[in-house]
Amino acid sequence: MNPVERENDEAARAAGSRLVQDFGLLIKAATRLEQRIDMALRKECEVSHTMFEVLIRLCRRPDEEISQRRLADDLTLTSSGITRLIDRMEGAALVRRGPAPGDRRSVLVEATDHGRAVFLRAAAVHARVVERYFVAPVAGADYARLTRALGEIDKALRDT
Amino acid sequence: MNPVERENDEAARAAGSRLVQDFGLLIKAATRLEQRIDMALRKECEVSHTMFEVLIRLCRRPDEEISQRRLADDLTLTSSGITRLIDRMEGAALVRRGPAPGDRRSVLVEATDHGRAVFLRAAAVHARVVERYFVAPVAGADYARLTRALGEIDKALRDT
DNA sequence: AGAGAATCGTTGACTGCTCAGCAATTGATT
DNA sequence: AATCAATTGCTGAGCAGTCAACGATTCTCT
Repeated sequence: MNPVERENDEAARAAGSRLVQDFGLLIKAATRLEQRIDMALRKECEVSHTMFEVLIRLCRRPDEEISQRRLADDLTLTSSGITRLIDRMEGAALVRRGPAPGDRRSVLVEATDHGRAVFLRAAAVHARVVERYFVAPVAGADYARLTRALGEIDKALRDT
Repeated sequence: MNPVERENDEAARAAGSRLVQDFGLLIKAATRLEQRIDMALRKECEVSHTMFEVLIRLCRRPDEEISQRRLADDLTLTSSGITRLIDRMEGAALVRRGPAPGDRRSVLVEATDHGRAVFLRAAAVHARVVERYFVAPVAGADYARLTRALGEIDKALRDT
């Protein structure tokens, strides 16, 4: 076997490895799942999945003050990404910007009444899709382990 | 409680629900993981994660004929997305386009020697990151269950 | 108190994708 | 065999994000 044949062989082995397959599965499943949710939300509620994630945080505790910085960190977006996202959401009257008492650099974001109403409808759609493609396919006993494993992964990623 | 207060309350409950949290975790973990891999690959090998996914498929069985269509389906991209991705990869000499014997609409893609060499280096980086943030955080017994669960989710998504 | 470093949000230029529409080729129906 | 439908890849326009640079504000240190 000449050098390039050996390299091809090595490459084929690497490409077929267990780890590569498994990891690909995680990414693919998550991507497809998100596309599914996104399509459903856009079609039925005229919000993107990203906007929905913002609304979750704004509706969870209506009294809590949430800055753009906080949202950016939560959604793993850059600050400029958040600026533009909130621009669009403000344009759609889902959300309102306001000054942060005690720090004039910061901008606070809160849901409008309309935003909360949309969120409520969107949450129903979300629940339906998640139930069908995330909860149902996983056997009951495995569900708890799955979320625990994901929590561990997330923790490892945050810690470093 | 007036109607808008009740709505706020309902929204808060929906936003804090178990399902919403769990699902958010899946998406977030997958997103962060992919960003991690992508950064490492770009920095150390000058390929994006998406390009790496293409190379996996081209190197797995070097004799197998792989069309752009096939790649698009595999990576859940549109045909135009693949066109542009392969454009860039061809520009970087990672990949070569060729005619498909037996169907003149179709375009076959194959890895160049350089593409395979890059893939080999990239696979090492990939393995390192995956090991650290995907395998290690999940207790041994749970790993098998995790990938099985992901397989089920992926299956449910493909079937409909 | 004042200077320098750090943080927050915004903007311009870019990237990597999607969507809609296209031409070329192939498949199906009659 | 002729037509109509479906598939394949490509292109222009648009969208949602990034990165780099900036001004405004706040924090830190002496």
